[in-house]
Amino acid sequence: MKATEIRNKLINKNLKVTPQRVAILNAIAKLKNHPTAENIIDFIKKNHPNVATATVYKVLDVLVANELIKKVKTEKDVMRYDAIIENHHHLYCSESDRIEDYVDDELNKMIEKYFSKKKIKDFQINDIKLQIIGKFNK
Amino acid sequence: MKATEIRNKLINKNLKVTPQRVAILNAIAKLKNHPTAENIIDFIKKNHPNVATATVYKVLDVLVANELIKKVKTEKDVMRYDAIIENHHHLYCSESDRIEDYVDDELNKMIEKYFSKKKIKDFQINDIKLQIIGKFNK
DNA sequence: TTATTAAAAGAGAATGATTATCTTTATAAA
DNA sequence: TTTATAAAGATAATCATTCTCTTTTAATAA
Repeated sequence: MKATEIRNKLINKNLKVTPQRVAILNAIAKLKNHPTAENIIDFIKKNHPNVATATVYKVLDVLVANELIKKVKTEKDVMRYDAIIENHHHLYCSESDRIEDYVDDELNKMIEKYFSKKKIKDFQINDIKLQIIGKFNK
Repeated sequence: MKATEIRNKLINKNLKVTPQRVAILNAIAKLKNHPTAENIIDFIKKNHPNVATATVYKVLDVLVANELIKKVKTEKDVMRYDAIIENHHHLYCSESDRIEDYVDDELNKMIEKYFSKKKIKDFQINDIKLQIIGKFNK
């Protein structure tokens, strides 16, 4: 992801462009497998040794609040972050910590169609995410 | 849930039947809305004031490991527990902490059928859970 | 370009959920 | 009833995350 692209993302959300925010957005884009805050902190500190841990958490919160990244729910007790904002699902490995994105428009359409007919009592749906649990072959 | 029913669940898993385990399984069954460990601890301590906090965590781990209950993660960073083990999905409220189970066999069949035809590359599916995010009307 | 100001970052302590450790107790089987 | 072993109790430790307070910086306008 280009620096200007990242800058524009921040500007579009009326967020101040700071080196820390740019570095963190960059880190999340580079780090695969939905990094934890710790992964991001480690990565950042390689090139920016004097970035405070609390800053990373604060920036992550801001980015989530502004929908530039997402928090991912897992069974484990640490939060993980996802660079991709477009609608997608997750593949979870039951044997490792690996998480991958899964994009499937046909599936989305099928589910959307299903719930356009079948309403859930007393509940309005905004979004549906699939947690697909299984095993990677490689 | 009857005491003998709970006892049998434990015995079937080759787990020792202890008053603490019975009480905790009972608590999770009684407490609605997917209690946190703290909710369970509070509930337990009303009737069993001398149960240690660590014991509750240990028992919860054992129950999860033996698939008598499930761990659920939310946007917040505390784990929550679910008494129901049969296949179901979750309704998350985007405005509150409310979580409800959603059981829908027709949906399960549709998804199963879909993925029996459409394979995910390099991935074997074991289970699929839907996170249905939205708002409760009441 | 510089001054201004609100927002952001830095630093490190505090918090709080969860885990670990070690001792005591209780369950299940002989 | 005894015994072996797993579980519970008690409390300290851990560690991810948040808080507080101070300093710095980005964005705006003179």
